[in-house]
Amino acid sequence: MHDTRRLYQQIADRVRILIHDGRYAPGSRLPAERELAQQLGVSRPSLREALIALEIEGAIEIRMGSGIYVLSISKSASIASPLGESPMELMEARAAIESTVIVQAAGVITDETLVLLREILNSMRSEIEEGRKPIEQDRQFHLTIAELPGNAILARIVANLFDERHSPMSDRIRGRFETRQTWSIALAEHEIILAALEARNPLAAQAAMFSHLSASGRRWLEN
Amino acid sequence: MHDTRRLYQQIADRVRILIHDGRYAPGSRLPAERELAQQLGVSRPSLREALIALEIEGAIEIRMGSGIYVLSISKSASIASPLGESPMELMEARAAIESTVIVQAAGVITDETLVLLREILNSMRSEIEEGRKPIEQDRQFHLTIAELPGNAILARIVANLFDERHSPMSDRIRGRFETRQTWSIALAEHEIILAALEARNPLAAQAAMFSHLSASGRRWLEN
DNA sequence: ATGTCAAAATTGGCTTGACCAGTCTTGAAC
DNA sequence: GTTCAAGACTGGTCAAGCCAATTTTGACAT
Repeated sequence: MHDTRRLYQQIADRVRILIHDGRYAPGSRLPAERELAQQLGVSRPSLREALIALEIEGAIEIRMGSGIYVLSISKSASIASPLGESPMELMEARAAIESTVIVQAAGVITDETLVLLREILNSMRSEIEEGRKPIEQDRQFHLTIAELPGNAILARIVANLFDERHSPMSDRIRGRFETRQTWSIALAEHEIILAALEARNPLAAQAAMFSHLSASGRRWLEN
Repeated sequence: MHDTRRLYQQIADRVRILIHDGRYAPGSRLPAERELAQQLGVSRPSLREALIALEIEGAIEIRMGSGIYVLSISKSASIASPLGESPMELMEARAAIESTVIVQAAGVITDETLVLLREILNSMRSEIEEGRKPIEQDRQFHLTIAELPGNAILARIVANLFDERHSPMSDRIRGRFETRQTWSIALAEHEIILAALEARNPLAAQAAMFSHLSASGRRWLEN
């Protein structure tokens, strides 16, 4: 299943990752529009749309005739990982924030969104059965819930924390963490969360989300 | 003197005016891209860039194959914010995160830290009485609490969100928000939070923190 | 060697025109 | 009147080109 979002959003995500991976540090200049567009395999107008989104977010600054510059971390509230921030802390932070967000989400969730979440989990199961890592489905599940309260800042923080886990640095730490079995367990935990949302039970959803992320952190460390 | 800002920003302003004037009520459809571009005397790509900005702001919704629709006032009422993230959202995010963090903080706080927080509030009172803005004391109070659970990531998020409130863009929105009176009220709310921590009462602390940041958001908007 | 500054290269800003891909409308067939 | 497929919308994307601002280059004077 390919990404159905608009192209500029997908491009913005990819550029965010370029920045966030440290390939382009704060203050540094991104490749020229023409070059970056070719590098990403998209047209210049589409790239420009993505750059405007990033500019509005405060992630970059566009200077006419000069170039595209990466702004400081604080503005983009990015999650570059200075020393002292362990994987366990990352999952604790996610547990704290997402279990709070889901309480609000449970109160406003619509039937359509429940169907969407169900589809995401079905897609996740297919990926696992075919031996692939359902990272994108995992991300969509958590982000869809995080967007429900209608707070773009909270949604952005949840997305950033999720992406941090799959950054190259974390990948090195993680090693062979993501086995087929651990993904199956994670899927089951997602099912519990969804069941709580379907029951419109905020406290059960909160508990399920907290439990899932805590357990996910332990699996990460024990491997 | 002609406007030197980027074209997409000027176009976004003009479309906002079209919406705001009531020419296109919430829920109604804007003219098609091609037509609107001609009507405004600009190219379609430039108009599209403006529409993306408005979409991020939450002023419009773009539905492929269908049209461009004006969203409800509530979202677009938070105008002028160059970010898609409004001040209210910022304070909501802080309320959600900090009220969660303080629950853990209340469980591990030491007498030394309580004394430190008391000193910070005393310093805050002095600043207010001398007509200065106790922003640094405010920051220390919130950050000291956020650091208690021992999670560097959560502490950094709290710091980033605090700093974002005093960014240039927020300053423009804030206007005359920070009067001596509003700071006195904020100080009183801090006292309530500290009292709950001194009583080692996590739920009271949580409620006090949530109440403080919610009220702070309202004061921000109402001025 | 060094500083100056204008030409050239580079970069973002914007337009035109075209075609693709969803969505909606219309009207003929039943 | 109902159905449903063809056509007419609408947004999505791409290609190529020219303009305007900035930066770099290098010839020239010192």
